[in-house]
Amino acid sequence: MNATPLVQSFVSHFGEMGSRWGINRTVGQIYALLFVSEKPLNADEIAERLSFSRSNVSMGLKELESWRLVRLQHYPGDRREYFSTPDDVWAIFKTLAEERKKREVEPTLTMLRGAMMETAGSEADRHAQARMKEMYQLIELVTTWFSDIQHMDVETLQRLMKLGSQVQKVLQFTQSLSKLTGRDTERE
Amino acid sequence: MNATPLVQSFVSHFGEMGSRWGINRTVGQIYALLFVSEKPLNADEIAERLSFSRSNVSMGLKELESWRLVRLQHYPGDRREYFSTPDDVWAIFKTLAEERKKREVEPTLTMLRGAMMETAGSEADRHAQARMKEMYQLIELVTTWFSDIQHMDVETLQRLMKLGSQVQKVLQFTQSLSKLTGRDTERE
DNA sequence: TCAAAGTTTCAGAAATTCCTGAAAATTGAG
DNA sequence: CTCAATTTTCAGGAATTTCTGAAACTTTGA
Repeated sequence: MNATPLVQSFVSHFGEMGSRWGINRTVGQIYALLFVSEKPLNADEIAERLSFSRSNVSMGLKELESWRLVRLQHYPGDRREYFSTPDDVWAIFKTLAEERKKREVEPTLTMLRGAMMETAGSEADRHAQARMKEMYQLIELVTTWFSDIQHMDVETLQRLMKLGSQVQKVLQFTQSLSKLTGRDTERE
Repeated sequence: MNATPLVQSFVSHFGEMGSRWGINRTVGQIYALLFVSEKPLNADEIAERLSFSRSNVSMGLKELESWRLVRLQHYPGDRREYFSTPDDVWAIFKTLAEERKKREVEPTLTMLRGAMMETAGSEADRHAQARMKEMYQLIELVTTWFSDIQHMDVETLQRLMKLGSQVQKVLQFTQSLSKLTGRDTERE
C-alpha cells in the first residue's frame, strides 16, 4: 500500500472493524480509502493502493454499491469509472441505518410476525410467543422512532441530540401543559 | 433439534442473523433458545436441543457471558449451571447497545483522535484529517446522545419514541419560549 | 463491425473461522 | 483428601469465506 501512515492506519482500522460486523476486510478498506480521498478513484488505483487484486476490488465496489455507500462518476475522455463517497456524513449515517434496517431488522420482524400468527401447540409455545411479542414490540417501536428521526432535518436533529436527556424536562413540561389544555401531544 | 416448529424457526433465524453480523451461528441460536425458554437450561440441555457438541455450547455461552446477555443460576442439590436471558427486553437492548459501543465505537473514536493529533505531511493528509474530524464529530454526537437516552427511565423513553417526529414541534415551541424568557434550554 | 479498454464472473487456491472429541482442569460432596 | 460430576481448553479436521488469475463479457470509438 502506498499511503501516508495517517491514511494507512485509518484504512486498516476499517478493515478490522469491517470484519467485526458483517462486511469483509476488503470492503471496509476500500470504503475507508474512498472516504478520506480528495478525489474520486478508479478501480485500478484502489487495487494498487491497497494491493488487492483487481477483481477483488471489483467485488468490493459492487458490495459497497449495494449498500448505496459509494457514488460513481465519469470524466470526459476517460472510460474508466471513478468512485467516491458522499460528502455529507449525516447522509452516510442515514443510508447505513436504512440499509441495515432493510437487511437485518425487516426480515426479523417478518419472521416474528409469522411466528406470532401460528397457533401455539403447547404451554412452551405460548410462552415463546409471548416473548417474541415483547421482542417484536420493542423492535418496532425503536425502528419506527428511528425512521421518524431520519425524516427530521439535520438542524432539528442536532438540536435534539444536543439537548440530550434534558428532553425529559421538556416532555414533562409539555405533558403538564396538555393536562391543562386537555389535548394530548402523543399520537395514536 | 427437538423443538416445536415455532421455536425452531425463531432459533434458526437467529442463527442466520447472527452470522450476518459479528456473532456466529451457534451463539445466535443458543441465545434465541434461551430467550424463548420458559425456564433456565443447562449446557447439556442446550447441546441436546440444538445438536451442538457440548464444547461448542460451552464456548458459545462464554461468548454470551462476555456480552452480558445471559444470566447464570444454580438449583439446590444440582451442581450444573443453568442459563437464562434477562426478562426485560429494554434492559437487553441497552446491554447490547453498551457492549457494541464498547467494542466497535470506542476503538474507532480512539483511532480517530490519534489520527487527528498527527501532523499532516501533505495536502492529502490534511484533507484526510478533515474528513476524519467530520466522522469523529458525528459519531461522538450520536453516541453521547445514545448514552443520554439510555439513562432515561423507560417510561420517558417510550413517551419520547411514541412522540416520534412530533418532538420537532415541541422543540420549536420550547425554543420560542426560551426566546421569550431569555433562557436557553440547550446545554453547553 | 471490429478492436481496444475496461469490468465482471467464476472456479478453485488460500486463509480464516467454526466445531468437535479428547483430555485437562475445576468444583463440591462426602 | 478423594472421587465423580461438570466445565473448559485446545489441537486439528470440517466448513465457510475470501481472494486471485484467467476468461468472458460489455462498452465505446473509429
